Amino acid sequence: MSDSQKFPVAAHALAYLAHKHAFSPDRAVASAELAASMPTNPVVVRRVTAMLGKAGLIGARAGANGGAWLLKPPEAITLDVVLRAVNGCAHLGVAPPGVKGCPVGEKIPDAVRAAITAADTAAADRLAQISVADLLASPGCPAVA
Amino acid sequence: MSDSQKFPVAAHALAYLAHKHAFSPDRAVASAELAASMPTNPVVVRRVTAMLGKAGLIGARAGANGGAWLLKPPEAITLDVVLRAVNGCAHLGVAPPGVKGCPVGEKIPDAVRAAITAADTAAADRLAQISVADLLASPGCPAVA
DNA sequence: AGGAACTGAAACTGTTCCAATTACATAATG
DNA sequence: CATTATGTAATTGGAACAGTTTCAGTTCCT
Repeated sequence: MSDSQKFPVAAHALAYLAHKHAFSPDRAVASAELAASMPTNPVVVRRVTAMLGKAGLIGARAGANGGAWLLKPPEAITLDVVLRAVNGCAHLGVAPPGVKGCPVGEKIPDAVRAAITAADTAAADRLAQISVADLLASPGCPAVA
Repeated sequence: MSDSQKFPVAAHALAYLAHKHAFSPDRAVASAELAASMPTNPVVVRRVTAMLGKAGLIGARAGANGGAWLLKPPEAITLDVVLRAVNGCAHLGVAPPGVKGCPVGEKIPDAVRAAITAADTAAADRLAQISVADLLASPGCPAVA
């Protein structure tokens, strides 16, 4: 992990569903339509929506007139939850294990790891202040400015 | 970019130099010694130290008894500067370009990009509160806790 | 002067990760 | 029952990266 596009795709898909008012199965949006608005491949979208579904953010139904819809109001879906749903994180790399026996080589990696975790947490905290509804309210939205 | 180990390697190297009190050319530490404490390859270390050198954080001298040393006190080197020096960033992915002509497909990517940038900035701000000196002062250091 | 130690840079290799594609089983609609 | 769509698996091609090797240039020591 992780130069992945999962998070942007997930955020875009959720915002698109919100814009289409897909709040119930009868307003489901097919993965092909979501993919067309990125643009990307329908299978890529389904890989992401499957994860969002497991996280309880969206529902999906197979078959004719099927597709995905939101299970929560857009204001209630914050982007840190989306990031965790797709297993993403603000990856700055993984601290090397260090050398056993060397007091410096052992303790520094722990400190570096802690610093990376702190940065990761700060990014998640910032994303927690932004909801899917905010993404639609651009431009000039104070929450994403 | 960027599942890179550059940032952890850079942070480890700087902390190691600080621990060795390598503050002048006559106390230079060879890339082989730095690499041995990670552990990793000397060339990998040199690729990173070259970037740190261009950023003005360290000096390096070739030849016998050569190596790298710090140009600034450890307390004056914050980790956000280190991250920028190695061209790293808290990458959450790149927002897809969107589809022209579709008002939704065009505006959502901008909003997603803005959200990613906000998270990136928050991570950098957090790293700015941690110095190389803090990495050595572990454990229980409030700046990295 | 000559040898040893070291950086810096380039080229190459093997691995890993990812987007995209293809294919197929399953499920729901009409 | 045909159509539409999800979900999953396998495969392909490309990009990024760590590690290695090699070489030229630099500096120290004897």
